[in-house]
Amino acid sequence: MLLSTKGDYGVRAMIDLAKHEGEGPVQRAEIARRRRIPEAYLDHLLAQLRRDGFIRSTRGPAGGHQLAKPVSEICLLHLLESLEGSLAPMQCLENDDPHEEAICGQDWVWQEIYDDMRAKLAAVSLADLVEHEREHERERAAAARYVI
Amino acid sequence: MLLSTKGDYGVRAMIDLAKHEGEGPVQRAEIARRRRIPEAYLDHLLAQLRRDGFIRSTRGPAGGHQLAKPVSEICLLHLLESLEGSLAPMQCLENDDPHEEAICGQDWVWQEIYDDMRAKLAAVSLADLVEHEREHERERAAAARYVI
DNA sequence: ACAATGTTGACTGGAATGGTCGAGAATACC
DNA sequence: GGTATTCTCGACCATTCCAGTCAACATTGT
Repeated sequence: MLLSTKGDYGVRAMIDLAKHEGEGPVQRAEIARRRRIPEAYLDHLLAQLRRDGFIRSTRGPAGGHQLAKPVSEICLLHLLESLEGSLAPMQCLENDDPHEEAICGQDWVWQEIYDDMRAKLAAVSLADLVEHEREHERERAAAARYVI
Repeated sequence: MLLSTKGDYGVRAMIDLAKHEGEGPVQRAEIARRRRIPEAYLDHLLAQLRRDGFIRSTRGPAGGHQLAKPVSEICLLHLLESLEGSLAPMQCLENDDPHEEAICGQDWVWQEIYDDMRAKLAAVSLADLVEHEREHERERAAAARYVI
């Protein structure tokens, strides 16, 4: 499993914030409820996203969290790298490892896969994720009407 | 990290067997030494590869392990799925999960990445891995001669 | 018989995962 | 100023997984 719950939950939370943009700060409790995330755990993810400048948080009554950048300027790659650390699929691609000579044998295959993956993730913005979710909702709504 | 040491070591071992095909059974100790794998740990990986029909093992003096299929008929995808279990990059792509509606939000992106990844891994055979390694060795040899 | 080799399952230490909890800080509102 | 509300931060914890060891046993060549 390349993605832990951090990447999953964290992105869910960002989608939630994106969907409620312009409605003022969104509270931790709301996000947690709507996206089925343990509230206390969500804290850590929001903290990480704040540190990396994706959201702004305000305390006090009616406080909460908001996006700190336009949705189209936030890509899935940066989000996940913030939440998960590295997305490298195998150890020897992790950093600028001196990479011991010729022992691994499959690194070149995974390097290609890794590059492709990062390219795809970089091409998907938060706006795309929200749009995809809205479309999905419309489809479900249409299907429900058809059944009735 | 998608690949653990199992996938890494296991594939190294298979490359080693492929390189010494036709020379009779290759012993655990040899593989372990050449590929820098803890000998006792290698046991488990060989056991898994045997269970899935990739290798045959013979006991007794001069025993060891050999490939059970032609190198061109063994692809990296099957090897890694044998060694690692599933290569699904995130939980909700794991099996035929009922897949709760619209909570995840990024699954469609990862489904594409997963499909691409599997296609690439399926296209690489053990023969390709060996060939790549041999080529790498020739390059190093040439570089060394140039330095001298 | 015995030595060389593979086979298997139990066991283990350490790290990562996926949280929980509590004390504290900022802020709106009365 | 007091209080309720909300975020903030770090400590803590249970469970699982990883990576590996080890011992007992099975098989086979000489």
